[in-house]
Amino acid sequence: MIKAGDIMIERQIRNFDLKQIADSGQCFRWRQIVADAEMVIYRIPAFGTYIDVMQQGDKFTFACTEVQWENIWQDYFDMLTDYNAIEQVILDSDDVHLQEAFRAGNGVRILKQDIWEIIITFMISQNNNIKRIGNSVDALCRCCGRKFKTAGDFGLPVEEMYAFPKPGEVHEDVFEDSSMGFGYRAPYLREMYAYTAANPQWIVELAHMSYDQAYKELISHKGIGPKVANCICLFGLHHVDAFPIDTHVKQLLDKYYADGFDFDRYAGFAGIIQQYLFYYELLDSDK
DNA sequence: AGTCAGGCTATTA
DNA sequence: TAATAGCCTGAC
Repeated sequence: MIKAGDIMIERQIRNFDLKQIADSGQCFRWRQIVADAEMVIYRIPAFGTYIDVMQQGDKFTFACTEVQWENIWQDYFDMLTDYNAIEQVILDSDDVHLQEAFRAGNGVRILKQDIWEIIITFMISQNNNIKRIGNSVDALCRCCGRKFKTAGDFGLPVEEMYAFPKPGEVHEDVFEDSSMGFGYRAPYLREMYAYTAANPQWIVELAHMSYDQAYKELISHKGIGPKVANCICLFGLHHVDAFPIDTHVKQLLDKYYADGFDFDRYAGFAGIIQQYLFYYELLDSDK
């Protein structure tokens, strides 16, 4: 399947699983394009481009060059965070439910996604379901995103893809188009696109702020409340101490941590713990 | 058919 | 400050 001469990065990686990350609710554009008993390939759009990744157990093949790996993708997949150390904290704790969640979803990681895409995507996510969020994000990209073609990695057929639309790339009337499925969020999105097109530096400044500063800045914008701001901090700014509490996390905290959740024990990386719990809760609710 | 979704804004008291 | 009505709409 892999053609001789293709440029690939091969790695053996613990605590990393493509399907688990795809199902962990932090990314809405990953697509499984091949799957059989022993391997999967995901097509992953990000930063106006994409990467194809093949997984066989704990062996991964990334369809990119060494330079691309070091400059873009190893950071995107959060390879520089020590998940083995987090695993050790979980195993050493007396939190049986968390240990169960980790056993089921130890391959979940907090991606370092593009901040702009995360801001818009999680504004769309409020009071919304995962299916509808994906539909809206796809519609937005297809409508306004720059079109490009895949390179035929792994011998796969070439196809067209769409980048996530940057500020200035979306026309006003898109926010009047009900086929986008934005619903009542459309005015919030329009305002965010207009503001950022006029003030692009605010995103740069946001990226340099502390968690507390960034949180306060984010909730000052219409359409961003506490939960969405925490998601943006966690998934877009990699403030891994951010702990978004949505309806599912609220339910699981009530169910399994009625006496209170020990945030202090996980200070500095509570958001990663939240993600294990969230993933496991959604896995459970599917059955 | 009704409920709910990875909540937020605006309005009340 | 705290509580809550109302909101687009598709998926189940």
